[in-house]
Amino acid sequence: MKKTTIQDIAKAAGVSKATVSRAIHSPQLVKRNTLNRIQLIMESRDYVYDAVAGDLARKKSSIIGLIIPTIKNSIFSSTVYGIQQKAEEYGYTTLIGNSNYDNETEIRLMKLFQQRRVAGLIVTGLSAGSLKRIESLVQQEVPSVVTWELPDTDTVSFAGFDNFKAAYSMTDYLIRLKHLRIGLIIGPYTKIDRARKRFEGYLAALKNHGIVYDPDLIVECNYTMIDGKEGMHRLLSLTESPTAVFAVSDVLAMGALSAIKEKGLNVPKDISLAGFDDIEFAAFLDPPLTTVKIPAYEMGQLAVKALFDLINSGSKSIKQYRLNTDLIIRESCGEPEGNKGKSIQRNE
Amino acid sequence: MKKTTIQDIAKAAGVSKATVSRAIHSPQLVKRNTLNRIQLIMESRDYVYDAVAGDLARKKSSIIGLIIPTIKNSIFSSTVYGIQQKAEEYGYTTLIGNSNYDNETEIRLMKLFQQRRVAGLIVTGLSAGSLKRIESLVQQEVPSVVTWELPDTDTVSFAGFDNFKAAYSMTDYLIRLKHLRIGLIIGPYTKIDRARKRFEGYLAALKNHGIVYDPDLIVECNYTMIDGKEGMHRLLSLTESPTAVFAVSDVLAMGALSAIKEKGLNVPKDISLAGFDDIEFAAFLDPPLTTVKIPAYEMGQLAVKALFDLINSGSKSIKQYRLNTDLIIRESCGEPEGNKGKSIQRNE
DNA sequence: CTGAAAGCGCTTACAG
DNA sequence: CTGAAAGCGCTTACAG
Repeated sequence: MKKTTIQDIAKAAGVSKATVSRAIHSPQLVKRNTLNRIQLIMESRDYVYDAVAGDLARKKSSIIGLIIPTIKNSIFSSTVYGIQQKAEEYGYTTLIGNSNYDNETEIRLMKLFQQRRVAGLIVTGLSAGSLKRIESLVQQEVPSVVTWELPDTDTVSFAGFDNFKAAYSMTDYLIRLKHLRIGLIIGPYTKIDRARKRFEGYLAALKNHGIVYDPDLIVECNYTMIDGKEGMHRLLSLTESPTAVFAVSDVLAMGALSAIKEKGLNVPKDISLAGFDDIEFAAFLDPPLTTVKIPAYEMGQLAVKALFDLINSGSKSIKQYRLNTDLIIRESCGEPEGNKGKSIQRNE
Repeated sequence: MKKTTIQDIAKAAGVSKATVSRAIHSPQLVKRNTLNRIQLIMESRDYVYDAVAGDLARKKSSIIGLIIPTIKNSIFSSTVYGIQQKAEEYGYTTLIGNSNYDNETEIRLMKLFQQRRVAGLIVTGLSAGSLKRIESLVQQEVPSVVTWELPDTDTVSFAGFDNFKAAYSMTDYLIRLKHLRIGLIIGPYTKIDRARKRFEGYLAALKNHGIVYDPDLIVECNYTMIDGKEGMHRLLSLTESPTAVFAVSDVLAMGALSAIKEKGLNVPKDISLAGFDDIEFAAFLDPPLTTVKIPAYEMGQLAVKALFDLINSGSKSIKQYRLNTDLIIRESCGEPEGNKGKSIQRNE
């Protein structure tokens, strides 16, 4: 059975396609009587509007494309959720692609979404080189906004936060707690800009406090719990192991925590542990995890706002939202046993 | 600047639109020379294929619609991931909608996706009444498959598991451990079919072992950690509190665990705790959580397979995949203190 | 191997 | 308030 089209409805109602189209989109332009008749017929024939044809004719789309590293990390789910909620308010749906932190995949997805003629694109975090691609997309009139970062340019819109500062503040907090040997379990910062910024934040905090950087204290790995666990085991087996560990993702922190417990150590008595993201489970860990709260949901919402500003202004109105992160102090960090009371060495 | 179309390319290459179209989709049909020329021109003009127009002309789509309860629960992320991975193999992208366990929203999304002319629809879990809607969609020639359930009909395709059996087996396990008072923290089983099936599984296990059902032991709540925590506190404050609690979602179990620890109790010494789903963190909890493993990822993959069977057969070939769940025994369950050695009462 | 033509299902400026 | 017509960017059977 062929699908019912606007043409069929028009014929049955004795009007033109144009009138049916108006009945659908601008009912107030149609005479009451005609309108009723058309609506009745649409009902009875189970007419389903063809948004694909409509989009083509109108030369616009009501789909936005979204590229995230992976849907499996719950912190991104919050951003996705924020995006979907907001987009829905505008009557838009979301096409989601996972880049898996892979550059090629990211490029492929961008092209794919461009082919689908999405109304706009939101990219959650950039791989190396993505920024240039985003800029070229914007030039090709694909409104695009970046989130989870603060791209250093005034030509692209974004809703992000300062990864450097966020990592700096947590490291600084640990140092003020008198930790001198602070381990770092972090994602692939050689590949991911965002992770690199955090790494630099950690470095800068050490430096500002006159603490020398020890490469042995750094574990670079992927973002899974098992990675966090293995990383922590590695740090714990150092001859001079850290008194505090900053796991730059709550997922990594959870893995790290289980490694610490396996060793029979206590958090924070024997070792302090800090996370990053503040996902749901952080507050439910034992002990509750001190972490950096990322406004993932709000970022998603603002990214959509920035996107629609772009869309509605013909890519003229660049919006740049810089969101704050918060240090969430819970119970997983304390002063190091040996250093209690001792004051740390500084440069200045 | 107007977008470059197939028409522009054709003119520049001195061929017809048809030939350009062939150069894109069936290059082997085009003479080597012509092909090269066309490709060069497409490159130099940054031609981007318009998939929307293509879909309309071809009367097919390469987007599948996916409806899930919420992207915020990580267990669904796995299914989404499985779906996306598999769909991608077929060259399809995924439009995702969250129903938030709400019937109206689910209906709205189905209609929306139908308007977008998706090639097919995957519904992760049904609300009450959805089954009928799915059946009617299939009749309207929207290939649709259900996942996370085993709809009781031979007219719809699905890739699911037996929620009743899964809950039964965990309850049975706890009873064999000699627990007589088993608390249940469960999602809104009055609204969600899936949850109701699990509730019935719990009930059936009790009954088969001759244990009387005590409504005080049941906590119905939403699927968040805080709900799990509050639920556990409620159970713990009962005059005759349970010796084991089955939280029918690992997320609820994690909340429950933190409540138990707050009370200064030990798992499994003082109380046993079991979960459901086996999401990533279950193995990393302290103690590692005994739970029911749901093959979320595989289900997603098979759902896509079933969907493409449907699509390619013109909705003729119904596929019904029944997946197994596994009891994952870790360390959060043991025999109840008081009942050690005592044998439980049975009917038969 | 290639082209002309009809068509996919809708929209919209124009005219009445 | 309504219709005729051109158009959105592609595809595909048909003919050569």
